[in-house]
Amino acid sequence: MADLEKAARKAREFRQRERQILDAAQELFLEQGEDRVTVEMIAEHVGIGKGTIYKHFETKNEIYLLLMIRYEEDLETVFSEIGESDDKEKLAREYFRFRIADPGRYQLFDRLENKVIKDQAVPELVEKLHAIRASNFDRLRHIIQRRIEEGVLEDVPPAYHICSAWALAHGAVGLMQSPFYQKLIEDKEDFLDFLIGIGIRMGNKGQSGR
Amino acid sequence: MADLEKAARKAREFRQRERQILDAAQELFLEQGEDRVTVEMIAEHVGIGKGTIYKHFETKNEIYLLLMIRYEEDLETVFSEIGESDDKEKLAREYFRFRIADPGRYQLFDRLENKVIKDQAVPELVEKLHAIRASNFDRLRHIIQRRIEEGVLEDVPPAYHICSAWALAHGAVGLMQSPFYQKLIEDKEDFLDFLIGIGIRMGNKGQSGR
Amino acid sequence: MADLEKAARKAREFRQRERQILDAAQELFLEQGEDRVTVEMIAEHVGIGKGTIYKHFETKNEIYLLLMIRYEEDLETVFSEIGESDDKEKLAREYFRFRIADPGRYQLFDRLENKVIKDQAVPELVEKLHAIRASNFDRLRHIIQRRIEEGVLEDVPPAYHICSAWALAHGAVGLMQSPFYQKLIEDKEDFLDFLIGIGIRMGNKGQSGR
Amino acid sequence: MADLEKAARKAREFRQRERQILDAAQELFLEQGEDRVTVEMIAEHVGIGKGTIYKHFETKNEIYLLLMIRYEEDLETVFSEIGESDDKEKLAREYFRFRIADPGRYQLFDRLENKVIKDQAVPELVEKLHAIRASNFDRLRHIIQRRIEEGVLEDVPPAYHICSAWALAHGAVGLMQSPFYQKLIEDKEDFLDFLIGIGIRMGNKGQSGR
DNA sequence: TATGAATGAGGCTTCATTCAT
DNA sequence: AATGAATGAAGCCTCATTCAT
Repeated sequence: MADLEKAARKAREFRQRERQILDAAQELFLEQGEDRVTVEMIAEHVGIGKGTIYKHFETKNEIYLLLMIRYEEDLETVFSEIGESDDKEKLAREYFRFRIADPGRYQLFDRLENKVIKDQAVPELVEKLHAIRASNFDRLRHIIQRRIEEGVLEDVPPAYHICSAWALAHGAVGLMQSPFYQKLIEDKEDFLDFLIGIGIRMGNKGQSGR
Repeated sequence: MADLEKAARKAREFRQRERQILDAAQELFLEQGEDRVTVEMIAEHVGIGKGTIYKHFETKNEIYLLLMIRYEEDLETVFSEIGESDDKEKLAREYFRFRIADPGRYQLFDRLENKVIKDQAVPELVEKLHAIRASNFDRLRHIIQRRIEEGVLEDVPPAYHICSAWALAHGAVGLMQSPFYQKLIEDKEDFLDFLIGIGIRMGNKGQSGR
Repeated sequence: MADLEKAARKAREFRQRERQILDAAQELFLEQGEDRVTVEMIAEHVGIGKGTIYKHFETKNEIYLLLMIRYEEDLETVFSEIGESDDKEKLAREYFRFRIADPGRYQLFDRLENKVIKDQAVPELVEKLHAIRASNFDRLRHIIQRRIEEGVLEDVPPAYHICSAWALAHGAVGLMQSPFYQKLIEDKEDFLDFLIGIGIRMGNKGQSGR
Repeated sequence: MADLEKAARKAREFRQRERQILDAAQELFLEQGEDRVTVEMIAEHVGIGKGTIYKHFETKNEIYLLLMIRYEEDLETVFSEIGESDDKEKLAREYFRFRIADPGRYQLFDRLENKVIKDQAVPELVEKLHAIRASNFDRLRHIIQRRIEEGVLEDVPPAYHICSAWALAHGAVGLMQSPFYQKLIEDKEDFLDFLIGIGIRMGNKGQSGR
């Protein structure tokens, strides 16, 4: 029936507009910082009215969270593409690549998470975000666990390996975004290779003197 | 003459009041986040009028910057206490300790720096901050350079070593502050040992396969 | 012909939908207050689209007025059921009963009338409302007039008797709705008896010292 | 000392400005209805900036409540001026006079109370309002109790007498404010006499057939 | 006729900064 | 120098109403 078709199209368009809004929001947040971007600016950037945004999202905080969840889901995709069969080195490499690929985006979401948690805003979505992250984490833990059993990695709780990698990636991003530290490094690619090298080896057996 | 004395006392009191304001501001920023702290709250916390704050500082941004500079100077003290004679291990250890000691403070200033740079606020003070940091950096570079020449550290640009350490410390702080990752680690002290171990060894010669 | 039938059915359904909307609106207004109830909420409660409501009513104010008219017509029914033959006591009793039976509803419409008059909204309907009320009033006046001539009621303009009763009923409703005054009365039924007693006697001959 | 004087003057001016704001607010609320009056309009009417209002009151709701409390305190004054020595007739008369004197004001606060209670706004002030009212009520109860003991008033709980008077006054105000009912009464003063007459006698012994 | 996405005026509130005393 | 009342720009959000399908 034509009605069904029409309804389906409407629903599709609705979801597409949602994406448009989120895209515009992310773009502006990255460009100008979330505090300088008003809901009205997002609307203008999409070419819609301010009120329309509130048909899709309850609050500005919800927009923050939906963007954060999108990012976390992108990371999920990265992990699922690697699969359990792959070696730890590739995993680490891909992980760093993903984090560092768009450091502004990474830092935006890091900032937003702190803000959103401080505001205790939209707790359901925060929970959802953490659920995705927990699932990602679990997948990683299994892989790490296996490498430990194979004697490749040092035998500490798997979380240690994961958290170290997280920390190094987090730090690398901070570096990429810091105008001060950027000036100090001439060949960015070379340095990142150096850093990723550390990241890949850092928990390997035999590296530690413990 | 009594007048001179009086003037000196006044000047001293003025500087002391300045410190009081900065202390109060930092305390409140740490507690509640800089966005939730108004200039009025700072004044109340010191027990002075709001207008008085503007006798000492031109804008709220200036307060941010002065606090950041204080932090950077504290780090300077750490480095100068170690001195050039000391070994790299102690240096790395102290550096990590300083950064991780008060992760909230570290992150506050990291956040403020991004904000202040985005606002292009008080450029003279931003410059001063970066000057101190550059001097700290230089001191480090000399130490690192010597270790490279001694064959202890891998022969890459010294900035690589410094930036890696910065990144790991930065990441460690992010970890400490993230409620999500905190839940994953049971023995925090043990993990930090593990991480600092990585930090100390990370650029040592023979570790890399390059 | 089938077409005629169909048209008739359609018309019937249309009128029924109108009633559904009004019922839903009244229910929600009573529950939550008219300011907290949006047109969208009414539509949802009926299970139709928001736009459909605007096929039936031009504005939210029109809904207000139609509900008010319905209430006034209900009162008309009460009066017409009593008829002119009945005694004044029963009339007063029934009148009070009607007003007090659903104090929330009474107050809702009282509030709405003030609002709608202040807005000078839908003047035709306001006029209609007042026409019904005038007709009710007229009927009452005849009854009262007769009682005055019979020497039962004090010989003042009939409007005095009617307005006094209106005032007491209005006040009784205010009392019923006031959380403060409600706490002061333990046996609500007993008090209402007391009050209705006053209402019934209040204009009787021989009560006044005038 | 001049400083003390100055401080006292400042404080006085501050309180005066507070009164100015409340006066302006009440005037506008009465003229246009509280919903059509914005905080900005109040500020303009006083000749100050919008923000200044928020130096004196936390929210618009607080303004509502402060006005209500003022009204309740005015009533308190009426009662305290009558004193316990006076007869019930004068008390009732003064009470009605106060209520009816400015029916718009009375109704405004009646409306505001419902609104404020529905919003559960500024509960401390609601409590304060109710405390004043309770104290007023208590004073009345003592007077009424004595009249009952003297055999002047019918022996029902004192609250019955008070609430009846409240209801009649409330109703009288409703009448005064209703354009519909106003048209029905030619000689307003005469009618009010009639109504007050009812109010004064209404609980007297021997009036009831109970 | 029914729909619901889109609109945008308008309200409340916050707070860094100014300035007269 | 110290004060704190005053300011007003700016932001978030609501919702009655419109209109294209």
